[in-house]
Amino acid sequence: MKTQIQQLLAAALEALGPEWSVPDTVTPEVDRTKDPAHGDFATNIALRLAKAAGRKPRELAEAIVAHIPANDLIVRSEIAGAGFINFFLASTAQHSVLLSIVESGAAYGRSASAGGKSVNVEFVSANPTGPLHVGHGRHAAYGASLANLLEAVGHRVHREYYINDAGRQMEILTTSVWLRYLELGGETFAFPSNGYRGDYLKPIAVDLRAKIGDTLQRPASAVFSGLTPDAPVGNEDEHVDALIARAKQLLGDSGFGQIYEHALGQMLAVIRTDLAEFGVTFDQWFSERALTESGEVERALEALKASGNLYLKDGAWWFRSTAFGDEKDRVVVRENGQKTYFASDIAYATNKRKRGFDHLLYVWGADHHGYITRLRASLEAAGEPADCFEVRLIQFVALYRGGQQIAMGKRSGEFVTLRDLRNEVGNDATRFFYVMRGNDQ
RNA sequence: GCGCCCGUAGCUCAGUUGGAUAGAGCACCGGCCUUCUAAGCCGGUGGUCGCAGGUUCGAGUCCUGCCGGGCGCGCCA
Repeated sequence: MKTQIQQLLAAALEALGPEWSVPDTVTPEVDRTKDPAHGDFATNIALRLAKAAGRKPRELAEAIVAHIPANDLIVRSEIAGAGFINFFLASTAQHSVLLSIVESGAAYGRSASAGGKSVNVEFVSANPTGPLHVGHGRHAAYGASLANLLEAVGHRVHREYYINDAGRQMEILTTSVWLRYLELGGETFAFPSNGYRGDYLKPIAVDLRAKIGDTLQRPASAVFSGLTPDAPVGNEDEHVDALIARAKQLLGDSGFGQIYEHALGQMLAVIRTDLAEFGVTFDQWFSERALTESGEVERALEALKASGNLYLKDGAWWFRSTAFGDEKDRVVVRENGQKTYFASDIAYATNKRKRGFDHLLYVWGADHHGYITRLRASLEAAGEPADCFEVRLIQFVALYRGGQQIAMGKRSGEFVTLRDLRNEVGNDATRFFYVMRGNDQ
């Protein structure tokens, strides 16, 4: 409807002739009116062109209206306000929309207008160390809706979840599950303050015991003897790291790995089910560990090194992100030889491009805004175009009960799970409320 | 201190990319039952769009500077 009116206006402008000195390159803006008294559609074209034409807006508007070709769409045109042209449509023209809705069925509103890029939309990607909370819910609702919309305008969309299944957090999870397992076997001890203390690990420990019996049972005395003390006496980080080392020592790599796989699998199952019930599904669950084990992280760093974008300083390898607009260079390999999380991110981003995606869309929490520039920089350093990379930042969730904001956060130890929220207010209401608000301001 | 984001009704938020008289829900005020969800329906009050300039036919929307708030500034993830 809009484009039809635009065509009529373009024809009218052309018919005006050179004495009006109206540029014929502009496409007239046509908008729906708010007030029915202003007709169905309106254009500001006379206001925009008045200066170039050297005429008063209303005068120009009169001339445009007089030159609109005969048609069966518009029954009446009015000039209003400073120089708006209001169009009143024939009722048959309005009703024709209904026909097209019925004829198109589920395809109504869909188009190929965006040009059919292949878009990778990565969202949620919560660490598999705990259940999803209301913050993840917002990411899920937003990302899923965004993906649906991109698809509806003709893109090929690939929905992806990045699993952070490598690194220290997973080792803490593994150790935490093992400690719950030890408790089930009758051991008693103080649970580490930096471990995952939530009750959600207890059923996972029960399952583990059902699977392997007490083959990995060890006495608490052997587990905790001689460790650096936990907070508040000692340091909680050092304590939990010592505990991880002890677990590996007592269980061996295979025993530790057995619990690791079990914990990861169970946590992912919980997350996957939660999201599926929420109506959010993914085409691919991408493993960070697989990326590391395949040597792809190493290769990505080698490529950067080869192009002169890495350098050695203070025993660490740095990525020269300042060459691409970052405020400082970033470490990719630490002095202790450990690759940083950022190194995996670089490999993952380039991996997405190698898989053939035209556009990489990331949905991140607002606290990650500092990472946008450096990750884009890594793609540019790898020879990729900067505009293939896009991040949508999602604001934090504020939840109210009875007019009072519910305190949340790791520090308070109090967080509402997505599952609890869905159970209390309903699946559809939850999703609707997430999406009805602006999310990415 | 530097960077990014935000500031719209008492509260939570929309505001169609610069258009005509700035909206909704809740709260508040008034009216409607008294045999099924009044946990409802109808109406109303309520605004210096943080402040001050600027851009132009026109600014909640764009630009600049202040004020206030959030987040980020690690060889953490």
